[in-house]
Amino acid sequence: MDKYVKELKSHKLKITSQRLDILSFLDENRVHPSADEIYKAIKINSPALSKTTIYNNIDVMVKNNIIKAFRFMDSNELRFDYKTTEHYHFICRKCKNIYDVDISLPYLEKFEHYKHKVEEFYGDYKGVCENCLNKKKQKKK
Amino acid sequence: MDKYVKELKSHKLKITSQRLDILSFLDENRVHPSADEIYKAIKINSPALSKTTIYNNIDVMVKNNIIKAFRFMDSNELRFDYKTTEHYHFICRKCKNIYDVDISLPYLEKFEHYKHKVEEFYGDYKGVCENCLNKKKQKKK
DNA sequence: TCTTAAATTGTAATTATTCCAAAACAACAA
DNA sequence: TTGTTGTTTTGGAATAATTACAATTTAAGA
Ligand SMILES: [Mn+2]
Ligand SMILES: [Mn+2]
Ligand SMILES: [Zn+2]
Ligand SMILES: [Zn+2]
Repeated sequence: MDKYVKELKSHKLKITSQRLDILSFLDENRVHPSADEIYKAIKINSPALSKTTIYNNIDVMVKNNIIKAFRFMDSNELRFDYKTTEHYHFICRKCKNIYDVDISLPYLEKFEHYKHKVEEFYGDYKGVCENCLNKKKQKKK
Repeated sequence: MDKYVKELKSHKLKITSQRLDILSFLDENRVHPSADEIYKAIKINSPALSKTTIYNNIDVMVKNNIIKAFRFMDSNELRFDYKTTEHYHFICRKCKNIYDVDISLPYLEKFEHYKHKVEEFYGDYKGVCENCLNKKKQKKK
């Protein structure tokens, strides 16, 4: 059985082509797309698709922890991620690519001397990516 | 000379009552308000105020590093901070209060083995604050 | 196959923010 | 102190992202 079908069933969500499309798009295109980008990409092969369906499903999938939502400090649109395990993001201010950052930091322990109960941490980095740095170097030559 | 006047002058920005109002509001109300909250608060005593003025000035002040802008992972509105030195935020999911987190974490060093050049880091915490935790305890009694 | 609750759709509404052009104003110089 | 000029303010309109809603369709179990 298809892994997306399995995933949806395990959360007692109905199997619809729209949901399968969203999941496979996110899985196969790890670019952290926005709702609109997901919509446009899927609509090509399924012209009847409604944007509300994208929002509805994104919503229910985030709530069921099937996908992850995040946004950057200065961006006004939510982005989505097939990868739900703990990781952070690095965005390049030149090419705008978003890279996964797979480091685990001692956020929660460091926070201990505060009396609040920490449940979630969110973090992201900004800078210039390796590719863009190299391009710059080559130009200088 | 007033400290807000001095601050604006040091960035060669014109002194206007709107700018002084925004600065003193942010300085005296460290609640990390949104643009709309700033607008509503100042409008009480200056009814002619336009929301565009708030956005314009917020913008120019952020660019001049006089104030800081940030947003939470799940919130759709930008929030503003009079405090511009490095710090992070903790938001309580019960009372929605936003607390400053004054710890310095080794974000940049840890990131070194990536080849990207990190210029900025943004992070926030979510959980239940001390006050809300105590309220819960008292109820149980 | 029948039933029904859940999902999808299109449109309208809302929210946050940006754009724009006219009027008002702060700062500097005469 | 007044005049000039470039900046700021204003209100209204435009845009972008998201949410609300009601009618229609559909997945899945009996
Ligand atoms: Mn990711
Ligand atoms: Mn703060
Ligand atoms: Zn890049
Ligand atoms: Zn609280």
